[in-house]
Amino acid sequence: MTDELPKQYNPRESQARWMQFWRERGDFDANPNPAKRPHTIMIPLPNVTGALHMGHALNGTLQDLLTRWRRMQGYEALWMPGTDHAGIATQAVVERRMLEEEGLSRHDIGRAALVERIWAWKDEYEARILDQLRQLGASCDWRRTRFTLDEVCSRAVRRTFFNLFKDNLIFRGKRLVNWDAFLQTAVADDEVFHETVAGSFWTFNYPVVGGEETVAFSTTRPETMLGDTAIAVHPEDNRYRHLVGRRVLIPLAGREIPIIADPILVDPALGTGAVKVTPAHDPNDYACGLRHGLPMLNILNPDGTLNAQAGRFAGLDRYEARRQVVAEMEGLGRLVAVEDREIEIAHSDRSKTPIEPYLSDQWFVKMDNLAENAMNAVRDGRVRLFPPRYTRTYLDWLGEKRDWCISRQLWWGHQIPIWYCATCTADELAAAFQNRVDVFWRRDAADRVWLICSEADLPADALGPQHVLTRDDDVLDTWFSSALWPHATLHWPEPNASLSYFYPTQVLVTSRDIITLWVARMVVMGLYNMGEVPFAHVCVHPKILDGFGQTMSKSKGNGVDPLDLIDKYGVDAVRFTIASLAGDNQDVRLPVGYECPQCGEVIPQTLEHQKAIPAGGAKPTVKCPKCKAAAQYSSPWFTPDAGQPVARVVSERFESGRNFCNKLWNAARFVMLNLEGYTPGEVAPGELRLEDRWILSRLATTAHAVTHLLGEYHFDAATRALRDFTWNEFCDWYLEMIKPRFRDEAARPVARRVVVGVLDALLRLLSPFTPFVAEELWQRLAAVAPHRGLPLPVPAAASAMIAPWPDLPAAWRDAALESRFERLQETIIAVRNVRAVYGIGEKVELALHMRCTPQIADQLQDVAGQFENLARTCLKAAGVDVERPGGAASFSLGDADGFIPLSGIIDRVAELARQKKEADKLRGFIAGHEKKLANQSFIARAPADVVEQVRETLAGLHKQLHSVEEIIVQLSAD
RNA sequence: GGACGAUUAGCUCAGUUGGUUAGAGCGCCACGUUGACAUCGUGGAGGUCACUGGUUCGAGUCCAGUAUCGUCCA
Repeated sequence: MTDELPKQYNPRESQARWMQFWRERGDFDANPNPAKRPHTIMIPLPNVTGALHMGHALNGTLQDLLTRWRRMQGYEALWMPGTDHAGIATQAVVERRMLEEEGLSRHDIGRAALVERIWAWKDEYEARILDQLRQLGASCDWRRTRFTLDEVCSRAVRRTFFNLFKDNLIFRGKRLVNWDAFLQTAVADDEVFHETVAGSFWTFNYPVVGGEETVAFSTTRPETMLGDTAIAVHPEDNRYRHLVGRRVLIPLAGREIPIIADPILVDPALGTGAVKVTPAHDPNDYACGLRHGLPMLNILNPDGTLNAQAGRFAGLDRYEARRQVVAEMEGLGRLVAVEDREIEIAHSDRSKTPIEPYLSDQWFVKMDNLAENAMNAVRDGRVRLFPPRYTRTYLDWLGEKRDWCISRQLWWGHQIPIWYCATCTADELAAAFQNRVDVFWRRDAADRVWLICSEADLPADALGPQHVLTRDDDVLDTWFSSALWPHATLHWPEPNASLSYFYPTQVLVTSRDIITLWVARMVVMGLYNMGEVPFAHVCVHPKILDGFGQTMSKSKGNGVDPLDLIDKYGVDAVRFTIASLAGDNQDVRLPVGYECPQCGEVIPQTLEHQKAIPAGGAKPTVKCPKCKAAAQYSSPWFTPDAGQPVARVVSERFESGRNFCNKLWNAARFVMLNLEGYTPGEVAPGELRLEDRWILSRLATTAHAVTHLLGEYHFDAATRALRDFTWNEFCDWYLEMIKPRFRDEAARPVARRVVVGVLDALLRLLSPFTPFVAEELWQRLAAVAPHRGLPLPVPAAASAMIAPWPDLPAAWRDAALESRFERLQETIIAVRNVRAVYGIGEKVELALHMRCTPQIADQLQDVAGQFENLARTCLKAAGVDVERPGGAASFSLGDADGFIPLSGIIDRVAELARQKKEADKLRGFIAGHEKKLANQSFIARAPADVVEQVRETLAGLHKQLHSVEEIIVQLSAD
């Protein structure tokens, strides 16, 4: 540890070392502690379908940042980790792989075997996901890791279902759902995407019963006519008005159906003005069916073939049935027209196959009161969204109060705890369960069967051998269990100290696309189960897009593994860069490339790279345009063959973060190289030099700003403030300015105490952002300066991550001093500018004459040494009487003029041109200001201080111009 | 169809309640390795703030409309 620091920061070493250090010390663990306030964040549980990508890395970084920050502020900070079983998504991916690799369907192996395979998948990916989070530096309380199907979460699910059932908030009903005929399950609206495909638009007619007329209508799904139960027309459409109330015949079904008038379903201006109504297979028709009390005729089997209701078409696949229906209708002369058309078709996001609207038995949660409560929580501010504009998304969605379909026809998930008994009596049920508080029963809506809900599994003979209890096959929607996450993970319903201490949580960090899916449902269920909102704040952060502007997702193949970038740039660089991109409203575009393992050339990623999958066993490769080598590359779709060189994913956007870490590293390295013989001690105000007071002022301002910005979730601005302070102020000015003091024995002790104090605070400020490099430097600093701090030294904390968050005295902030310092900076820059313009090397010392007020002259004399130090320039003279020496380059600041004699070097013509350009620029500014002051309305209406400010600026500009003009005159005379 | 967001330097983005001469990083140009850092330093060039109107003494910022792109919900 005492070895000299290498010139470059090596992230890899630090990452392994400090993660272990923190975990062994138990720094991530949070326990109920009455002496502290809690700060809880529940991870938006990643699903175990696949590995994490950069979107998760962003999400995780921000949560870790907040957790580490609050922990340093003295909160008992809990970040709760865990994963989601993600019912349909995980089952679908396992089923798909099984089909591809073994040609087996789930029906071939059965429920138990399939579930076992999914558990194996889950184990693999859960481990990988948690490892990814740890590599990211996530300071979760890993002891508390939960999974939505584990015992703790399952108990919460059971209790919740039971309570809802008992409260009559769960019911079973027939509803039109999005049916995935491939996976044979209902999928939620949000699991459906729309895609335009080439299709046909047929027009047929039905004969009106008892007349010669026909009614024509158009459809894209002719087979559904077998399930038609009405023809609808607009009530004010004169073409059809006389037919309303009469009947038409469906030729292929031999059924007669009514002609009804419906102003909502029918737009008379579209097509023929008549619409076939198939309530069991179309959402709009379903609504129409409900309005008119039409029969709901289901013609589909779960696998997408037609059922007995379809008569002689039964057993046919729906697309074959479509062909036959069209052919037969044509044969009957009832096909009026057909045209090709682009049709928007709903697809299942899970199987990528077209959705069939399908009428089936499902379980629902009655949402009206639950939703209203959740809306009130946001309306009255118990839950606040950041940025606030998302409040509307939340309220609009909940405001629809649609009942929540919670059943899924899957095998992977929480099986619905309902048992059916058709044969038993109320008395028998009461006799068997009257002493059980965890069993509740009632008749189903149709009064045909008993529904028995139980928290514990019921054996089939729970009512004796004469009755058979059968359990519902369905499982619950994944969101049902994730809605309970904030309290289920804390072992609700079991009363315990953690639950009462850590709930409600402080902030949920998430991306906007699941505000409705998840955030709203957590509020609903948190209020229902706990009577309290699950979190006070919802921080909505940007999404990570790929280089082509597409959302990064597990299913698109464009996901970038954070481990690749961590490997290349270091985790601190990845975190710092990510945080710097996390603003309020802009999504983050992340173009990536593949780094040629042979020559290091970066090959930009194309859509082809994203989509490529192994063909015939051979892994896809990238070809390097420079060295012509081909290499396998990392992809979510496949793992490169072992032992092969891999073109890893890189992204130049992370270079800024890496450079920053290296800059910090070297700044600290420089400080530590100069600490031999460091002694702690109090620094009295009188011992502070101008640059000391300036850097402390800037440090206090920065610390205050960062604290404020994090409190409002402005991660990007906080990152910028820290970068600017570190690089542009601490490194560029302060460290440069104290170099002479390190060489001066008398000045050394105070300079060291101040710089160590500043570095100490800076490491603490950076620790939540870049914990590893901060810890590495903290520990190294502790070896040489274990006691440090301003104004009084104190023993340093054992770890940067638990050191107190800097809360610096407001008295350190000194605006007047900062503006004085700015003039010094401007002067130095002006001198450097002259040096650069005239191409004068560093070795040549310059002389500087400053014409200014006596007060400014005094100030300049105070820091005269800095002209030598920072610009290799000797301050020869300063005062009101200073005159421009002949053959001098000149510059003019608002309140002072500078002259640098350059006899023999100065190019008079060039200098003249330079000054004339400067004068023109000033005249432009002056004209603008004069115009403003000439405007009477401005004088009359603008606030007095604004007018006064413009006057002052103008006066300054005039003065400056006067100086420049004088210089021009002198130059001409030189 | 509804809602929300975006459009500022070659690229990626900041710009807080309207108020001096609109900023940063990367890239670009010139120069520079004597002891923190070439993942660096010094200096510089580069913008009609998408467009059209409006409000205002004053608009990148507020309002309306247009165009383009994106997301969510129907």
